[in-house]
Amino acid sequence: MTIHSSSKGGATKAAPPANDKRERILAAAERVFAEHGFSNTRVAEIAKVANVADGTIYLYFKSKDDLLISLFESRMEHVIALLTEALGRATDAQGKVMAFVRTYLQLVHDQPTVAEVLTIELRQSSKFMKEYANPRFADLLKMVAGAIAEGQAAGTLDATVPPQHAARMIFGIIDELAVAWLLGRGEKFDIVRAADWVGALIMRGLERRSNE
Amino acid sequence: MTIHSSSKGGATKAAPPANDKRERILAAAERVFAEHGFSNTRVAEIAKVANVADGTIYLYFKSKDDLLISLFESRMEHVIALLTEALGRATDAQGKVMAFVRTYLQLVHDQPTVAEVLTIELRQSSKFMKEYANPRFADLLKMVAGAIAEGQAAGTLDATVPPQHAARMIFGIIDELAVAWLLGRGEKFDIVRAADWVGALIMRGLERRSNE
Amino acid sequence: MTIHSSSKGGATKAAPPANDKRERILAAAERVFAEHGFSNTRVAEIAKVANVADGTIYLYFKSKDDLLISLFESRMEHVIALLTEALGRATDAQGKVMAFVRTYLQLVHDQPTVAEVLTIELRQSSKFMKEYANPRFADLLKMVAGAIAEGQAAGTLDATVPPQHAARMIFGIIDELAVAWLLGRGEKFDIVRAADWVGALIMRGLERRSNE
Amino acid sequence: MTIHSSSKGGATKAAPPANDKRERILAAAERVFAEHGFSNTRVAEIAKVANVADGTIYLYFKSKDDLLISLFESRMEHVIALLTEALGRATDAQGKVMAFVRTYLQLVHDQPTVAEVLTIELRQSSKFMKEYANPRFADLLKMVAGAIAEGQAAGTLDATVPPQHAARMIFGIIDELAVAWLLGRGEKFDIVRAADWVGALIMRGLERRSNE
DNA sequence: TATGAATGAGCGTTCATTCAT
DNA sequence: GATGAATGAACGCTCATTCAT
Repeated sequence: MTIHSSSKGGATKAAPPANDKRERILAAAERVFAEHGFSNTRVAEIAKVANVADGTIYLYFKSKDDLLISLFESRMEHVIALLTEALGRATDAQGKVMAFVRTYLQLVHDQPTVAEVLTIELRQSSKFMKEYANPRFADLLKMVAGAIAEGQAAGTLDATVPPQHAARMIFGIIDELAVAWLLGRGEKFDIVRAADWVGALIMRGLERRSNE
Repeated sequence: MTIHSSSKGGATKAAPPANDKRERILAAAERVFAEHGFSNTRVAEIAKVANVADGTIYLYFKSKDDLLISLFESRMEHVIALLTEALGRATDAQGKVMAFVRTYLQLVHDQPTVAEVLTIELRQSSKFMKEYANPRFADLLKMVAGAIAEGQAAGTLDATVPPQHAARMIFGIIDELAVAWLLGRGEKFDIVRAADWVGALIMRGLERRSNE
Repeated sequence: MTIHSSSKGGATKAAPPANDKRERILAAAERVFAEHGFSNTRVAEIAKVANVADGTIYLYFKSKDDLLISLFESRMEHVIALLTEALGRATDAQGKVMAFVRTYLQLVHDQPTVAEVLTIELRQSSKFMKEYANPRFADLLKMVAGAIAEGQAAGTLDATVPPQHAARMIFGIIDELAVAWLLGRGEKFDIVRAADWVGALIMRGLERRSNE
Repeated sequence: MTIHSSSKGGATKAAPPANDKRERILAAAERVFAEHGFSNTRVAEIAKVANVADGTIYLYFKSKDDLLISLFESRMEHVIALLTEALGRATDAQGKVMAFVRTYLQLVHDQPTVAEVLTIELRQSSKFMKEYANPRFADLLKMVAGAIAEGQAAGTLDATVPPQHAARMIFGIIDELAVAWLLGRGEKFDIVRAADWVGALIMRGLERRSNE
């Protein structure tokens, strides 16, 4: 399975659509932020990569910060859509949690630049992290927490850990795996298969069962 | 239990504190980085807080980046010492893993500025993240991985997940909890007690056992 | 008495107002320059106020500077016409000088935006002040200087001061009054009546006559 | 008579005093503003002329605007001191007014760059003109208005024109003469002798006395 | 003619780092 | 060692002007 960047579906092959420039700038920003990090990125370089004049960026975005936030919005929207869809296909709580894990890791694998921006570079704008990003990340967490709460209510999942904190911990796991994989440039391990490790850890735990 | 900042402990009095300035600068940097973040911190402000001239900082550190790295080294040394000691007191593998988790979270609780710098602000220096930090974090991971490997060898821990990856995942959990707690300014939950959640999750798993 | 903006009076009707746009742009420029000053005015804002596209302005004017100069020309033409007419109605030299003063101050009163542009904002374009404006202002001065020279020749005016310098000084007086009145938003004094002060000052002088 | 720039009187010939740089920057700003006007002057050029790094300017002045205002303050202080002294030496109201006129015009003659900045370039910063300059210019006007009021009270000066407006008109005269002289690069007439014209105009008036 | 999206040169300001004292 | 005034490269953003449609 592979997750495609898609978007803009079957556009009429004709003229470059209205938001051609805007999307080109976002794509350039994604690439350059991923490579150099937010604060080491010059607006001028994004413009160059997007094949656009410096000033043009300011026709579509209010500031460099706004560009970062817009990029986040744009990519996150896609991520959330994918995850929502994946959870929707699962039938029980456990399946939903694992669907989240698998889809997320698959996405990191398929779109490493997006992942790099979302998991690493965005954190370089503290303003962003502290004032803006949380609500969006919160949405992700709620998806997982919701599934866990469901499972706990249905009695299929252990209720020791409050759902939202369990979700947070699970997110910590996959985020850490993503960072490790990205910083290791994908050479250290197979992040898609890592989903199985996550499954083993969070579902059955590390402790050995005598009767297993 | 509380972890003390200690260090400097029973220094032989008199001793001309040659490193007085150096430590003052590190302490100032810790405080200011934690408050404003790395890239929003001006070297001049660190100097002011340290009660030292701007230029003096460059007598002890090669650059702003070097100051960050030195701060990391200094604080990490302490963290590693504490963790090593804690693991030493544990008798079995499971105990060691939990000792790591508990001690780490306790440390976040007791020294939030240190934790903030180590878990959040350091990541704003991509140079740091990508080129430097890993080896040190790797030491932390090895401590946990070692304990897990031990347990797996002894047959007390499940061997599904390779030790180093299990360690990484566990670190992800506590790191995420730390970030959440720090960004929530400690008001959202009790991070010391969160160790129990971690224990429940990683030892027994989320899945409910019929015979439990 | 009131001076009307008029101009362009009974244009042959029908005539496709080719210069509709041009005049709209000039009017917009007058208004915006008067409000924000020349260098704080964006061409884009003039376009907006004129209800015209940015680029359209460049179909009628070579540059922002040219727009300013054209505005000056256009308004000055009107001012000169009014003053010429007023001087024409006067019979003697003294009457002409006073007609100039009264008409000028009345004009400031009736068309403050025009006055603001002519007396204040134009001075923000040094290129304008130094390279262009003089010839036009010179025309104004010549009107007054001519009347004074006449009076001196006729023996009704004192010949101590060379006509062109006397004219300059008189212009300085009314210009200063105009500036003061405009910056004070017309609330400080009655600029129309100020003509009497000017009359008193330049005709009889400050010094008290024993037999007056 | 000549007015000297003086200041800093008999400084010990030793080391360049503390405010060496600040004064050098002000002098450079005076020169460059006079030559190109405020908004056409680049901060970098002032720095170059002052033989100072760009950033140094910001050690002494908060912004380019602040530099302009500081320059105004600095030069105006001197101007006011000179005028105050001159008025002090006069014995009667008429003498004071004429002392003001003569000293002011002499100053324009002796320090044309200062005059150019004060009378022409400062007006290019509308913020300056509208929000700041008035109070200072008001001080100048008050000096003259005070003298006139005195004379009116003593019965030696005609009381037709309210003192503050008479002062304004007189200021308009000398300001206009200054501008004309400066823009004409001093080649058109002798501005020092122009004081006599002013005297003739404002004291005795233009009108011819039969018994003169 | 008219449009307005696009351009890109230009500039004020910041701040890590240096160095004369 | 210690100082802090001085440096100057670097960069985000603006806005007059152009030009494809």
